[in-house]
Amino acid sequence: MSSFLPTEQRLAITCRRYPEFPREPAVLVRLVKHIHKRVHDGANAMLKPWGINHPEYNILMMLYGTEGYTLNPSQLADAAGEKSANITRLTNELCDKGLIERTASDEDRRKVTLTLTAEGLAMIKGFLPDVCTLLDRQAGGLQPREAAQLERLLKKFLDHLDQG
Amino acid sequence: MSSFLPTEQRLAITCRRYPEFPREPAVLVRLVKHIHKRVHDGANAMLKPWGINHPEYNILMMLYGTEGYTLNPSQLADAAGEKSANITRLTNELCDKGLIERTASDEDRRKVTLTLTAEGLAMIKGFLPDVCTLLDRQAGGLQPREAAQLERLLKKFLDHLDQG
DNA sequence: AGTTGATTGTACATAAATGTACTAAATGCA
DNA sequence: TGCATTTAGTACATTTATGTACAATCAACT
Repeated sequence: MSSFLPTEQRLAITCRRYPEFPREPAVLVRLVKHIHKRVHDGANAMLKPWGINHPEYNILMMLYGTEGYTLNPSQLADAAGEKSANITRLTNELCDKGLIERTASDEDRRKVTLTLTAEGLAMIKGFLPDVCTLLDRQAGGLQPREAAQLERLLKKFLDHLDQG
Repeated sequence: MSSFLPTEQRLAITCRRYPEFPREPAVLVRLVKHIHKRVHDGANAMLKPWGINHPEYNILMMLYGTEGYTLNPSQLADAAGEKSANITRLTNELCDKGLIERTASDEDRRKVTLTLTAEGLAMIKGFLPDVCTLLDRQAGGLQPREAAQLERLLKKFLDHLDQG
């Protein structure tokens, strides 16, 4: 039995009570919400032994995925989908843990450079096997063709959200 | 230009540095995250004039989508995807605003019944047109066939997350 | 009846996220 | 140059979410 059934039944009642209610968009939005929650919780549980949480993991991985392991706070905010005020707090914590380093930029003295430290890189290499296992398991229900199709449709969805 | 491109480039670099990294699952997870964020923010902006936020909206709509406009806190937590401690706080606020009502259950005196009030129902009827417009706009980039396919794939994704 | 174990909901402390206001520095232009 | 405007980043207050511990109730069994 799917965990989504109750939600779907409630949507059916909603549509009966308010016939203009657009069922399909509502279903998609709620599915995204449910999936996001499970993925987020699963990631947090997996990362707990490493002493970091999902947002912190995202920041580390954004730096790992960048040439030179370096980004500004504003780039990070954009990349990790966090508000800039949030980045300050998160990067402070990561600095305290010695995983990233904060230095002033030379070219533009308003800017700050955040760089992965050797310890940060070591931690990433430590948890990456677990991350790979988790990701493979999370998306394991989909055939390669289905996954590719899902990627295409989600991108189309997102593109339209960006415009509108 | 898609807002997802930088993320995709970072994933490419990550895969180069750590070849076992499962690109496709990671792309899917990050797409879900991005979409969720935009949907959530959009909903909050739309609801602001009504004096409620997205989680509160979800709770109201769960009740609206139930026969008798009534649920227990635990059912609500499950339905709205919130932790039960969170439900207490949210429903307290909604009670204070007079949108829902909290009464003790007769059959099981541990339980509490949360019911939509007339004012709550009136507010829902007030914002539903805006909600419909927003939902239609958010999912407007997809053809009906694409939306149905996306629904199918997301459900498969979620089902597998529930099992594993 | 009495005891045990599970469930329901809440209070309280803690953590995480956001909004707002502000400083410092860069940019554009008269 | 001098001044307004824009941008980057952070500090602080507020809002929102989570974890933990607890009291009340129920259900099952002796």
